[in-house]
Amino acid sequence: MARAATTTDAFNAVAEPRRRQILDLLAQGERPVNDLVGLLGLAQPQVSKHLRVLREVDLVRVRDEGRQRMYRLNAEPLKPLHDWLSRYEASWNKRFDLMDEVLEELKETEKDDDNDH
Amino acid sequence: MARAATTTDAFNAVAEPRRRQILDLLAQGERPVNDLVGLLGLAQPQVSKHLRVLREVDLVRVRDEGRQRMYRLNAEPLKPLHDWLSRYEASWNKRFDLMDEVLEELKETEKDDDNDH
DNA sequence: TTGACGTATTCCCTTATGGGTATATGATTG
DNA sequence: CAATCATATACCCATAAGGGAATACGTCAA
Repeated sequence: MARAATTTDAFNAVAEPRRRQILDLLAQGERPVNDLVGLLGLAQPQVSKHLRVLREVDLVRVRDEGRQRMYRLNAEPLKPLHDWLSRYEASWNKRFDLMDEVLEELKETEKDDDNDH
Repeated sequence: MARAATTTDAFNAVAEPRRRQILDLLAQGERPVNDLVGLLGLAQPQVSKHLRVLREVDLVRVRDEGRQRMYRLNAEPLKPLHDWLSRYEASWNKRFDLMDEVLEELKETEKDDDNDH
């Protein structure tokens, strides 16, 4: 098997920095494709392709407005990611880190004088 | 160019479900590779390969213990992801009321120095 | 209608994935 | 030393990525 498709889920879709940029821009409000093209400094086809991926995982929604297509953010699919990450939040808190170090030291000490079995 | 390497950053590393599982397991404590092999139901080489990726983005640390290698979690590289996602938290909490005002302001500011139309 | 504009799709190309399988490396025991 | 356990690496393969460039499609203006 190859790597999972970028359209598999929000995790994969958002792994691409350009797509994160797009979401960041759309967080400020609806925008047509050409706006994004200008702001991202990318060629139009690549932007459209990124938008397609985001659409497929429902991170953006489209609305036709004349010959333009207005894209807007739909952040809901990001919630699962946030939830998953929140479970690790304690790990990077200082109190936890302190404890971690203590445990590490204990382990090291143990290794030194516990060479019997 | 092809897709960014899985070892580029935590975003890419964590896009793979198996690697998320591994982190979840290691969150409960240090474990040798064979433990993970059993728990994941994966072949040993694939587990080692996933662990290599996680090591390269510093999401896990290793410690030699006899002929075993004890892997442990280092969640810190996940913090940036969590931070990025937190900016969107309001979106799925339906708490647009407060945020809307900020967004409107941003839009106005942008209109001034942006050369659209 | 024609033509310009805004956007999407297609094709080419290089690169790397992740699983499977075989084998190499390292440490421990006898 | 050899044999064995624990883990890492090397290969092969099918798949798809993301950028570049060309082109197709849909809408609006004249």
